[in-house]
Formats: sequence, C-alpha cells, structure tokens
Amino acid sequence: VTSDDLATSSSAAAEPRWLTDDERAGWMAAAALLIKLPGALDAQLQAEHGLTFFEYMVMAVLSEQPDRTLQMSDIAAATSSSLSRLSHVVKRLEARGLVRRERIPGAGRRTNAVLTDAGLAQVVAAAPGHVARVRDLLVDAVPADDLAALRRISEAVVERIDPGRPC
Amino acid sequence: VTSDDLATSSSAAAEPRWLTDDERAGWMAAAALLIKLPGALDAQLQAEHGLTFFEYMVMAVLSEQPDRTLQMSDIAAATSSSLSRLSHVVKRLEARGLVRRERIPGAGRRTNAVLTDAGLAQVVAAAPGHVARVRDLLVDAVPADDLAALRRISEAVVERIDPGRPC
DNA sequence: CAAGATTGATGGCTCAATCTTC
DNA sequence: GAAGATTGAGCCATCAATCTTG
Repeated sequence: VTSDDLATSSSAAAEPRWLTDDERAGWMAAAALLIKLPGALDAQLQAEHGLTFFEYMVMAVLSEQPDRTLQMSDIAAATSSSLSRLSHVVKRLEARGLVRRERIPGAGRRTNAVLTDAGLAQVVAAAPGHVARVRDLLVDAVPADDLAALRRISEAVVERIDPGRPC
Repeated sequence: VTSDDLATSSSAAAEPRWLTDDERAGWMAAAALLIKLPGALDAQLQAEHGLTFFEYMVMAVLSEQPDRTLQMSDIAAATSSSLSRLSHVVKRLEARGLVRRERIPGAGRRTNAVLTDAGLAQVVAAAPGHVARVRDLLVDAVPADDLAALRRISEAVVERIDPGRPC
C-alpha cells in the first residue's frame, strides 16, 4: 500500500506520518534481519548440538554464575524472555538432565535453576561453534562502529518496548 | 567453519576467538532486540486487527503490486521467508477470504496469490497503526544515521546468511 | 529429474488461567 | 491480594516428504 492509496481512501481520520523512502528502506532491511537471523543461529546450534538458540542462552547465563545458579525471574530478565517461556524451556532442559530446579529453601515462592555437570559440558561443547557463527554472521561482517551503533539502537528500542526495565 | 587458521597440526582444536567486551555487549543487546521486537510488533497487529506481523507483510507486499498479484516464490523472497512458511500463511489468509490463489494459466507449476477486496481493506485499516508502532519503537527512537547504519548492518548480515540472494 | 508449491508431523511460543507463598 | 512460577490449550514455524508440471 502506498501513501497515495491510503490518502484517497481515508478522509475522516488524521493522516498518519508515513515512512520516508530512507526510513522505509531501513525498516525493510531490519525486518529481513529479524526474520532471518534467529533462524540462522538456531540452525547451527540445532544441527551441531541439538539446542535452540534460546536454550543455549539460558544455559550460558547459568554457566556465568559462580555457583551455576540463578533465580527463574532473573534468568528471564537476562534473556529478555517471559517467565512463561522460560518455564517451558527449563522444564525441557530438566527432562534432559541439563538443568535442575530447586525451590529456594526458607524463602518462599522463588525457584532457582541450577546448571548440572552435563549442562555445563553441553555449553562448553557448544560455545565455540556458536561464537564462530555469531562472528561470521554479525560481528566480523560489520565494522566496529556499526556494531556500536547496533548496540545503541537495540538498547533504545528495547527501552521503548519495556520502559524502565532493569538492564 | 569460519576463519580459524590452522597454525598447529599437533595439538587439540585451536582456541576459538572469543568476543571482546565491546563485541559481546553489542551482540547481547542485539540478541535482546531479536527476541523482543518481533513480539512487540505482533502484539499490536494482533490486538488491533487480528493479524500476525508476517501476515501483514504478505498482504502489504501484494497491495503494492499494480494488480495486487504476485507469484508465491516472489512473495517469499520479498518477505524473507521460506516457501513452506508462506504456503501455510497464504492458506490461512485464503480461508479468511483475504487472499485468493490461482494457478497461472498455461504457464505451469507456478501459483499466484491475489489480494482480495477484503484483504485490501484489511491492510488499509491496519497500516496506520502498524506504521505508528514502527515509528514509535524504532524509526523515531533512533537518530537518522543510526537507522542508516542499521540498514547497512542488516543487509550485510542477510547477505552472509543467504549469499547471492536477489534483493 | 528439477523447480514451484503444498502438506503433515513435530515442537516451540503465547496467552490466559492456576497454584503457591508472602 | 500480589509476586513468582507453572501449566494447558491453541496457534505458528520448521523440517522432511510429497505432488505436479516442464
């Protein structure tokens, strides 16, 4: 649909600000990125290690903790996911013996997820290939200042989606 | 796999090039964007018009054609999707009367998708809210040069995922 | 057989409802 | 009642297999 098509068909509502050509080109390119990059990352991890990109992220976050332990809601925040999604994923990981859940004793409704030895081994095995893929597709594919710009952009957009979320 | 050099032949696998702190920060921010932005776009279109972002894209592409018609594989290319995904989506859209499929007469195995009047009305109704959302979350949230950088980045990454794909 | 397209099975994600503990 | 977390239903995407036509 072009601006002209819509302009002629709506007379009552205020005319929205359509995108300029440059804005549109930037947005279309970004949309292609949003559609393709997650699939490309998933494909590598799935083929070589039977992991989803998101499963990998969860285990990677746990592996960075001194005791390989983190509360569910903190993992959700660290991986930018909903608690519901995380719960489903951790359940699957637990069924595979990669993660273990435990109610925090004496402190109520909270739950910790703990990376098992098998889980750690899995992350350690998967990390090099995953990092190589991230380098190949993104980090080494763009100049350093563009990567810095991507960081600024991403932080600005995420902030607009979830205003006032902790980093 | 990637740009690992083969300096030594006697020891175990070469240590991969891990990400520097800046690279890691850029990548983590980008990952958050990949996880959150699609959901935010879907949420708006779903709540206000009962459409997926991808369904909207398909109909928007058709609405830009002079005869509202495009071959399936061309739609797939324009929306950066697989033919399989597209086929499922078009089937759903056809069941809702928004799109119609027709075998190209006399020219074989190809299929055209045509946007119906109801489909066009649907796109026209959804476009202003969608564009407003894209502006709010991305276009108006970052400076113009950052948007230009995002375009460069996206095109570079997509090219690495699908080398030599037509634009 | 190859290209264009479709289909079915499988598995993941979202939404809303629920459970538990404070 | 509210926060943390889980669950089930339903929808959507992916993968591999299939169909059709040139």
